[in-house]
Amino acid sequence: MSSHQPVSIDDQTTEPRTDDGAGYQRIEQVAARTGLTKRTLRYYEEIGLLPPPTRTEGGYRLYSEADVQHLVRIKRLKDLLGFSLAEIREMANAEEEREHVREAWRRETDPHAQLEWLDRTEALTRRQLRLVEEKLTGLQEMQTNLTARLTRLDALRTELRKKLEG
Amino acid sequence: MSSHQPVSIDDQTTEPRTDDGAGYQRIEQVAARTGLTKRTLRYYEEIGLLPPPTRTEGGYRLYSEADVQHLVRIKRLKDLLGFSLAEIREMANAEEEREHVREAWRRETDPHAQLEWLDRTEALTRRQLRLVEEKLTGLQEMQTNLTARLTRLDALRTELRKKLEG
DNA sequence: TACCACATTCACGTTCACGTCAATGTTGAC
DNA sequence: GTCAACATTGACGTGAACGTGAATGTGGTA
Repeated sequence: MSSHQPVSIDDQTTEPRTDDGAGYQRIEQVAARTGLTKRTLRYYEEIGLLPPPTRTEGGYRLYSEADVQHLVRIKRLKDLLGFSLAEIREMANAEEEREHVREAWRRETDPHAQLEWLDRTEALTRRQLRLVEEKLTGLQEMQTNLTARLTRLDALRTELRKKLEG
Repeated sequence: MSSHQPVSIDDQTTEPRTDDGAGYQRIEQVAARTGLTKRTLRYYEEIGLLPPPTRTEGGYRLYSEADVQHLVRIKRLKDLLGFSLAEIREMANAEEEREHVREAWRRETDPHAQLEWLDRTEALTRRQLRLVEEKLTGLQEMQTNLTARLTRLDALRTELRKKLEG
């Protein structure tokens, strides 16, 4: 599970509870920092959008900084780009699979399997990129429309001013 | 079912049309052309997102080409930009108010009221523009990330190829 | 005139993305 | 050890955006 984390929860010494020194945060903190609600955090975990964070002895969730970053990215995908949580999960899972496999990659013996994985990953990435670019062109068009409208409005305004003063 | 017309409203030949003589189309046609469902069309009308189209004697909805264009724009706002129908209604209402007032504009006697209207409209437009630009930067960042990923994948691929052949 | 595909209006059902209690347990300061 | 503050897990509720019948009416073609 927790492979290359710089912090281990299994420190040999008698652990003082609540290692805030380790950078772990409780749910309320994370909610405040991400702008999400506590319910939403649990929900995201429930639907497999966020990997289950570590817990205290008593079962309190302890979020790492990486978790928080993950959540920020999720929020951006949702708010800025209007992706559904299902879509985000697709992308995030792909991303995470990629991260996860990175180490295994070197140890992977079969180059055939490696190529296959490459193909799948690239195809997925291309699909995502296409989606993003579609949205981009749509947004750019909207942008030009809106700015054009602004200049028209400004023209009307100066015209009006002239009428008022002249 | 059998709709293969090249969608020309200027076609002046005596070709029989599936629409009413005046270019009006029934709901099924419009659904097909917009990619929305018939239910969705009625729903949009129901919540005031689409102005009620004209009807036949018997009560069948007859959509104009303008209605179709309106629907296409709605769909773009929803799919591409992830706006809620409420948000879209805001924008569309503003837009329509603008169009509607255009004629009244010239007849508008009070230049003070005109300025006021200008202010409101401009403020709204700026808000929309800001939203669009926020989304734009987010998407652009995503785009660079994805393309970078693609190049990395490609590098890995060639490396693998070398290993396989060499 | 008869037919049938397509239309209409209720009205209830569904999925997503959470909100909101309620009952209970945990933490940490005192 | 006590206690308030924060946490947990259900479980049900909610609003948005439609889906899905059911019962009924329309309209162009044969």
